[in-house]
Amino acid sequence: MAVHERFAPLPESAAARPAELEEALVAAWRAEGVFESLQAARKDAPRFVFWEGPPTANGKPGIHHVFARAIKDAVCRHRTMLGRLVVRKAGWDTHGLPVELGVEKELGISGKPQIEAYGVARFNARCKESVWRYKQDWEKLSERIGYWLDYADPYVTYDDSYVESVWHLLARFHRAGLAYRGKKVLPYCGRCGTGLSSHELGQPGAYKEVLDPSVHVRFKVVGSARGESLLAWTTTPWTLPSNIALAVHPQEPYVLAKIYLPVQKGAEKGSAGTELAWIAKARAQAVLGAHEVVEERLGRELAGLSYQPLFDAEVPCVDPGAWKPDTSALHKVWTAEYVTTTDGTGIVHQAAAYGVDDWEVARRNRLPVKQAVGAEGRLVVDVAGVPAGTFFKDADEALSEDLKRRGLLFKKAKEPHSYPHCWRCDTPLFYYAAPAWYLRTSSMKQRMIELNREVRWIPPEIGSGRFGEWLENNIDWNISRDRYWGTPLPYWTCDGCDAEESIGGKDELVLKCGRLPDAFDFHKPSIDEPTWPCAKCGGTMRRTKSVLDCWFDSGAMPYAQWHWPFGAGRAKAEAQYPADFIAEGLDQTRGWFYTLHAIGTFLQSLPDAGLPPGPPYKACLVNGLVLDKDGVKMSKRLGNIVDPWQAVSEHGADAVRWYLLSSGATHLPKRFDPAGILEVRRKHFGTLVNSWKFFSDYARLGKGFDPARPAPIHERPEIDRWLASRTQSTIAEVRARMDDYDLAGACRALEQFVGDDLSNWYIRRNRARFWKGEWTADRDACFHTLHDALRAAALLMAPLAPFLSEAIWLRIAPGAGSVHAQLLPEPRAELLDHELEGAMRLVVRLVEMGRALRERAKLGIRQPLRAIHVRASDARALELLRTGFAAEQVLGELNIKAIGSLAADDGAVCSLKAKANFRVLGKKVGGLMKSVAATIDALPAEAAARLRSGVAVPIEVEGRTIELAPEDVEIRVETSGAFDVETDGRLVVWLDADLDEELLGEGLARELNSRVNALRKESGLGVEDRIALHLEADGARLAVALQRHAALIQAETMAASLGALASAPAGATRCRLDFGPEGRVEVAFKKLG
RNA sequence: GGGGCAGUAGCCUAAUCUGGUUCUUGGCAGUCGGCUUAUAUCCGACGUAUUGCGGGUUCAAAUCCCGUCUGCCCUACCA
Repeated sequence: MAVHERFAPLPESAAARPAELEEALVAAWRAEGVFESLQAARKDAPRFVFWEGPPTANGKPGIHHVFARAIKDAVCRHRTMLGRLVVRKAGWDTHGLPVELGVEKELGISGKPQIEAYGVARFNARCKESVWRYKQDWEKLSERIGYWLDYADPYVTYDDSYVESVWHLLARFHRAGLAYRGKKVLPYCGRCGTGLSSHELGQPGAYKEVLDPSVHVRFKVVGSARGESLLAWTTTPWTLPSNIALAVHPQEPYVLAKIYLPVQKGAEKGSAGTELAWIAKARAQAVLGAHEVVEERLGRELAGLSYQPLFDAEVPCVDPGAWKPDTSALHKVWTAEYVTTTDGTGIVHQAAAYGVDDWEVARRNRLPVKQAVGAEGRLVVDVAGVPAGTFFKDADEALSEDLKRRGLLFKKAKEPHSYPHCWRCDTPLFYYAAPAWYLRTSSMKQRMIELNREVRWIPPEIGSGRFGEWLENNIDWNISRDRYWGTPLPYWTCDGCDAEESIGGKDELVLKCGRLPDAFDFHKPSIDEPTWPCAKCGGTMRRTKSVLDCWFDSGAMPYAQWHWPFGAGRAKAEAQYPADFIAEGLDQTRGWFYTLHAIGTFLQSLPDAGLPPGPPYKACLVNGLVLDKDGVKMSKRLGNIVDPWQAVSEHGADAVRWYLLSSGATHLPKRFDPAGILEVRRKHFGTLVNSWKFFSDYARLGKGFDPARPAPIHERPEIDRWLASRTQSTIAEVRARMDDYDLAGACRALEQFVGDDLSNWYIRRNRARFWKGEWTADRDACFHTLHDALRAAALLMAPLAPFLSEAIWLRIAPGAGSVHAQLLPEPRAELLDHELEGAMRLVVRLVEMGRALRERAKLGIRQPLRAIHVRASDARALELLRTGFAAEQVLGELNIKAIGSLAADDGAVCSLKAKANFRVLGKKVGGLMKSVAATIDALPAEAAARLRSGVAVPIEVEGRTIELAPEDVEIRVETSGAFDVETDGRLVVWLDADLDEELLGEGLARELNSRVNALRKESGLGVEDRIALHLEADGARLAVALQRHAALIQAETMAASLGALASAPAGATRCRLDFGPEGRVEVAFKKLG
């Protein structure tokens, strides 16, 4: 890596325009092949296996991709810095409907007929090409945000080798008996001749308000002496010829009511006689009006009743595939939980071919499936005088007429409701059972659930909740899509006898059909050409027309990315299996996370697959969606999309990454607020940049400093040993959090270390040591201490903020290579000092209280005070505060001359008060809690003191004596108000606020220093510039102060000389400072040299 | 329709699993003050919350239970 002068300053723009520094690093990393050589160096190291989920490159990357990539990058970099080889192979998801739709739009065509007319070969060629439209965007953005990925050798799901591996997997499923042909009920467009995905159904305008028939129909019960019928309701009369059953709710009450049969127009109601009909009790009033109930039964008691079909047409049955139909189950009443009584009659007509719920009822009860309307949306047989070929919507009227003539139509009306239409051609859709291939994943359900228990989910509730429940309700996986651009299913079927064969690779295909043409391609249409004679019947084996669900493609990546199990791919895949870690968005739970899990679980069961036991991935970190700053989902329509490029170029990738990783819980929806990034930049990165500036400025001046020769730790002052200890604790904490995938926790620990400890305490308190006087051991010590802290910060931050950490690292260890190639330091136990850290926490508390006291007393920090008094209720705290270190820190920070007194709290200054500890006492006294608490509240201070010293105290409550143990109460300290006291409950602090002339004078001198220094700065003087200072006081006390503290003033203002105003040279900066009631000081100074 | 997650000040957020008294934590933005020639931060003081709403369990509910409303996510789409 680029070699800088040791301790070189960061570029001026590092804080204001971080993008400049980052872009330079991106270029340097690329030019020097840092990632590649790091990977080469780790070649033989133990692996940490990471799998990259493939994005589709036919859309631009968004800010949520930056989020997921920041997570993945941070974890991978961390593991690399632990010495592991982390293979980071890029991948592209290239198949699927969204790609096809994009191309259709581009070509200005729509629907399958038009694609066929355009030519499938040309169409697929366009698809293949279109996938790479945004490849550059992805690669550039990834590089820019520091997401290291091997883009030179990505896996691409349309590659022949990838497809061949997928074929192998699909053939294994088939040969294991886990792939079968069935039907799937899906929304279908008769005109386009294709099923629509739910995604297409979600297109705007798909659902339209239409007026549909609403008919009540009577189904006559077979073998009823009383002439009963079942009253059913439907809005799709065209499905009635395909009726196979009626469904009732098992727990719902139904009534047998007397109804008047329909009459011809003009005839008197009831003249056609009456009949008995079943209807849900809850619907009887609404449907029948006034009626007479003959009998009442629960739904499940109706189950099994047989009825006469409405039409006698010979309606063809289709093979459902998923079950063997039982014809004796036909035309009976079955129960189904989904039946409601909010509308209709509570008796639902079942046409399995045209409804998903109906299909489910048929599957459970092994019903045959009748299908009177075919794929084109037209009747396939003559029904009741309606000729075959009639469009389904047009059959409604004619069929209703027929039923009316035969007296089976009880009621007819038109009802408005929303109905789906094809978003391309506006044709009303119908639900249709289309042929499909399934994987019998439900047979592996138990195994999948067991393996899922071994997955470390972050957060855990995704694994047990969303994902676990999805597995519990697992249904077979429909893997076929009636489209063009996808992995072709490697399943051939015989057009004569229905035999099936699966093909697990190119060689197998060649064996079957002889030589393949030179220009052969593993996609449609050329893949549909090879055929061969059926071994059983001599018919022709042809490939199933469909292509594969592209989710299978992505779930196959652990194997297919290496061309497993062919050739060298076998070993490569085994070396990268299982994954130690994957991470994607929550929306992948039922997508990639599931498909990986399902395919992996299946392969486990194959003895010859050679894969180790256990789940395919061991840890899965899930991130939530990224919303806009108001919590609204980002969408083009609302125009609230955050452009990742804009955010990154404005704030820098480090700040964007840090913001995304550190704010809120990873898995919850995240609001993306630019103000938050700005805060991260200012507080964290700004502070770090400034800390480096401070260190580098002085380290380059301090010629005596050599980081290779550290000052022995025990010879350094306590404040240094404290920061050294904090450095080590931070190393330990950040490592532990990163190991545990708690990226936000690691960020927090680093923010605290850099912002609070390193910068705002250590540097601030020790500034003078860095520049004052000769090169001494003490001066050497502070450089080493700060150097080591900054070095650790750079290393620890590297996985999270790869740029700034690199920039600092290259200046702290020139020639050592990239920070990302380093090993993370181990915490050094010999530098840890818990006592010192504890003492410092107490110091901080005391200082805070001291400042509060000063505030109230209106005593600015520049006014020295005589003494501070401390009482501590905890012996351990007292001991820590007695160290010279603690005293020195408190006094220095608060500008106080001495510790006036430091003693155990005797309750004399503040009164002790006991408060009930509800958590403990509640269990003991239960219902008496309220009175017990009141009694404790009223306890005298003397009793509280006894309790605090560990003695039990009996109390009387409602006639009962209760022995109060020390752990039953909390002792608090309350201020009495005699003089101003501050307490946090454990420490009591007050100030000696008496000021004498001496203190007042010093205060004035310090005030003057501050004002003069402000003037120096205003007039553009540098820190090291020396001045000639001339002063004249107007005010007695001021005059004395100037005289007495002349040396201090000279030292603090870098004044080489101090003289009277009268002797000020020409051209000196002059100013009159107002000290209120104390008077004024005339100042003149001039830069020397 | 089914399943899940969430609702705490003007805004964000902790505490919710495992109930406790912590007059609800921290931050942002606001006002006032302090420290500091590292100008990036930092420190102190000052509001505003019947913890979405309504019930219940309990000595005790932000927390557990029931209902309800709102938002989001996933999934399905109804005779």
